[in-house]
Amino acid sequence: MSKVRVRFAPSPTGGLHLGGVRTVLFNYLFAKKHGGDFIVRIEDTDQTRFVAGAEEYIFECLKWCGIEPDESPLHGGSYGPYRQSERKESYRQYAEQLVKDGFAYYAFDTPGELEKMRNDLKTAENPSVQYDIRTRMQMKNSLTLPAVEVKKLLDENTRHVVRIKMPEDETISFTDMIHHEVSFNSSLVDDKVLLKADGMPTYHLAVVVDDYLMQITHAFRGEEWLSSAPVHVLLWKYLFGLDKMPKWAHLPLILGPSGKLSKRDGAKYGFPVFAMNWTDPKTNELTEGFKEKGFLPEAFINLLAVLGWNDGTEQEIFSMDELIERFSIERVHKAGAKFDFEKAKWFNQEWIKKLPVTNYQPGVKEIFEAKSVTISDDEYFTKVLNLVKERCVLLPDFYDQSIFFFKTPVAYDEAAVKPKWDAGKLNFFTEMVTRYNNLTEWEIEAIEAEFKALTTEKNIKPGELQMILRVMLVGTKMGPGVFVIAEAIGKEESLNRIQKALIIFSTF
RNA sequence: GCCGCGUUGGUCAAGGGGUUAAGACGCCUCCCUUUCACGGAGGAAUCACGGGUUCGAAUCCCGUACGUGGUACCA
Repeated sequence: MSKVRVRFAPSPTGGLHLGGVRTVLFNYLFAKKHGGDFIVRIEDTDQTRFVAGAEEYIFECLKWCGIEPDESPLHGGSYGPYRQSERKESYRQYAEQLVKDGFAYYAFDTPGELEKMRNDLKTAENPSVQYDIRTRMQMKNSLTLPAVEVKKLLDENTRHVVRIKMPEDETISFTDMIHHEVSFNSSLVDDKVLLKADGMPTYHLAVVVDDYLMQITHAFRGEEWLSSAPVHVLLWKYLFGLDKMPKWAHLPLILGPSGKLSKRDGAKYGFPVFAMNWTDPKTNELTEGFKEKGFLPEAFINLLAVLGWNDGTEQEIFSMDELIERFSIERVHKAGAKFDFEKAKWFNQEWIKKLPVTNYQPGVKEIFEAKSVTISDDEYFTKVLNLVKERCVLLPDFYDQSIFFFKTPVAYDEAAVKPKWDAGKLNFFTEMVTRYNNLTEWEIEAIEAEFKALTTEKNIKPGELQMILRVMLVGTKMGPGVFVIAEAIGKEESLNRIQKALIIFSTF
C-alpha cells in the first residue's frame, strides 16, 4: 500500500482565516497520524485574485501554528512544481483529452453572450440560469456548431473555454468520510468550465489533475466544495479511474455569531478571524490576527481542533502531539459550528497556565518593550510572569497584571484607602518602616511575620492593613499576595513605595 | 427558485431505541482570599416542529420549518 499523502491547497488571495487553518490542521493531523506526508500546494490559477505576499504569509502562519509541511514550494519535494501556475501547460492536454473522448466540449460564447443568455432565460422560478444540459444546445459551442466551423474558430485562435459535458440523468454518488454516502443527479449539475480562455485551468480541473500527479490519497476541504464534488468525481472517472480517486472528507463550516464567519464579524464583535495580522496590499486595510491579539499557538490549534471534533472523552485540552495521536476523521461533526470567542479565550488561559512561562516569555517581553518598559533581568521577569500567569487570559494581560513589579505606582486607589485611613494606621506604617529597615532577611515569611507581629502589638485587624499595604505597593487592589510582591520588588523598593504612599495618605 | 448538506441548553458538545440526557465555555449563588485571579461546592438552562414505526424514540423513517453552502471563464 502506498503511503498516505494529504494536501492543503490554499489560494493566496488574502489572510488565512479560521476555517482555513482548521482545514490545514485536520489535513496535517490525519497525515501525521498515519505516518504520511503533508503537502502544501498553491492554487494560483486565478491571477486576478492572486495577492502579492499572501503565499509567504500562509507559510508564516503555518510555521507559527507549528505545522511543517513535508512538501511545498518552500520545502521542495519530488512531485513539483507545487504552484499551479507553473504547470499551466500540462492542464491543457487533459482538457483536450476530455474533448476527444466526448466528455467535454469547446465553448466560444463571449462573456457578453453568457450574460445575455442568463438574463433572457431568467425567471422568478429560476433566478440563476445554468449552462447545462437544458441550455447548452442553444449556445455557441462544439456541440452545436458544425465541425468545420469549430475547426475554423480554433484555427483562428478564437477565445474559448473547455466545459465538462454533464451526462443526462445519472446518479453520481461517492463516499465522504464525514457525510458517508452523498449523491447528486447529473442533470442538475452545470457544465463547469474546466479550462479558461487564458489557458489556465479552473479549480475543478486543477485539483483532479494535481491530486493525481501528486498521488494524493486523502483530500479534506471545506464543505463549500461539496456541491462541486460531482464534477470532480466525474473527472476522476473520465481521466484516471475512480479507483485512484482520493478519499474525500468535507469539513463543516465555521460560523460567526450570525451566519458564515466573515472578516466583518471580527470587526463587529471584536475578535480576530485570521491566524496572523494581514494587511491587504490593495487597500492597506489591517486585519488583526490571533497571534497579535495575544493567543498562544498551542491554544489556537487546540481551540480549532475541538471546534467540530472531539475524541469522545471529556478531555478538551490537547497538545499537537496528543491531537495527532487521538484524531480521527470519522469523529468530525457534520454540522457547522459557531465560533465562540469567550471559549477561545478560555483555551488561551488554560495554555498560559499549562506552559512554562519561558515558552512565551519573549513574546511578552516584546509587549513590555513596545510600551517602553525595558526588561534587563530575564530571570526576574520569569519569576514575575510565574507569579501572575494564572490571572492572564491574553498575552497583553501580563503587562497590566505585572507592571507594578517594574514601575513604582504613580496613582493610588484612594477610594479604597480613604475610608480606612486614620491616625492609628499612620502610626502603624511609620513604625513598620523602621521595623522593616531593621529586618535583615528580606524573604516572604519574615516580612509577613514582622507585619503580623506589629498588628498584634497595635491591636489592629491585619486585614485592613494588608489591603492598605497592597495599595501602597501596587497602587490598586490587585495582584498576588502582598508579601510575595514585597519580597519580589525588594526591600529598598518596598520601603520607598511605603514612604512615598505615606506622604500622600497622611493628607487624608 | 433549484440542488446539496445540516439541526441536543445562549455557545461547543457526549449519547445513535429503555440514561435522573455527560462534560466544557458563559451566566448566577456560595466557600477560599479582607485585592484581582486560580481553586472548590452548588444553581438556572437543551433533544426545532408535525406525523409515523415500536411495548418504548433525542436516537429509526417521512414531511415541514429553520440554518448553511453551491448555483461564476472565484477558489
